[in-house]
Amino acid sequence: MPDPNLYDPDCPTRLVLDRIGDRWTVLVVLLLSQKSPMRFTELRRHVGGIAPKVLTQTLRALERDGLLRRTVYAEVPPRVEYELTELGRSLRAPITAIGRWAERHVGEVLDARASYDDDQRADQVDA
Amino acid sequence: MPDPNLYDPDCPTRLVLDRIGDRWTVLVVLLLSQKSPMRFTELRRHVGGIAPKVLTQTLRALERDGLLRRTVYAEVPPRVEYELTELGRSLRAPITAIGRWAERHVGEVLDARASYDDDQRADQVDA
DNA sequence: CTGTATCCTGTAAGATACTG
DNA sequence: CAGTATCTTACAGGATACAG
Repeated sequence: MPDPNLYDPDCPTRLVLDRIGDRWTVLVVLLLSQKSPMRFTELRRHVGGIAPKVLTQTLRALERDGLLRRTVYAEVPPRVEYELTELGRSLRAPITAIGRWAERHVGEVLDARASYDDDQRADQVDA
Repeated sequence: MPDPNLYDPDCPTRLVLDRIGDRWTVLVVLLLSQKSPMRFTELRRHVGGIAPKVLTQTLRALERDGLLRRTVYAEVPPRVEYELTELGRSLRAPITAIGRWAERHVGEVLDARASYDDDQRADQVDA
């Protein structure tokens, strides 16, 4: 394999970033790295406001990428459990780091936004 | 401020995740944490395949969130430099961690995808 | 050089109803 | 319970031309 180069649009590392870049993947991985295994409805309840179709898509994509293991128990009613694989758990550290950054710095970001938007409004008036 | 809760759709931390979640932000932050300041065209050249409009959007969003400082020099031809702020640099560690994870584990992910897709095909034939 | 201004399109995501 | 099946829509993102 050639040197991975995130900045090359054709480099597969980009596929990884694109995956992480969807709205739900990070949240699901965070959840499963805190509690595992979890069931479909359980995940759905914890991840606020996700449609079942979308949750399925997210889980399937994670499974396809080898980050997640899906286990179906032949019972009635059906029971399906999701848990991170070894590979998925290796994502835990970097992703929780992002999560913690978000929690610690939301305030600053919101302040920055507010003052940026204020300046914008001021410029509008000037012009 | 109430406890930040990433899983609450209305929690502002989600705004942060959404920002990180676009296609280019992570790449731009990575670039600027390696070399700074950088100019518009320079960024454009390094980030493979980004349209100028989109690069502008990305940079503006980062600026609005206080992660990026944009400096315009009154010269002809115009020169504009971009660099991370303190806040932006604090994102460096978590984001480079993601980048490194991608580089280190692309192989495994691609393998997982291939075998998953193979199984899918096999199931198709079975049915 | 550093961007706007337009126009256009694909697709992620949402809502909802339904099934084994 | 754990999902599919459908339908719909917004909007991020792309291509291209042009402007100060």
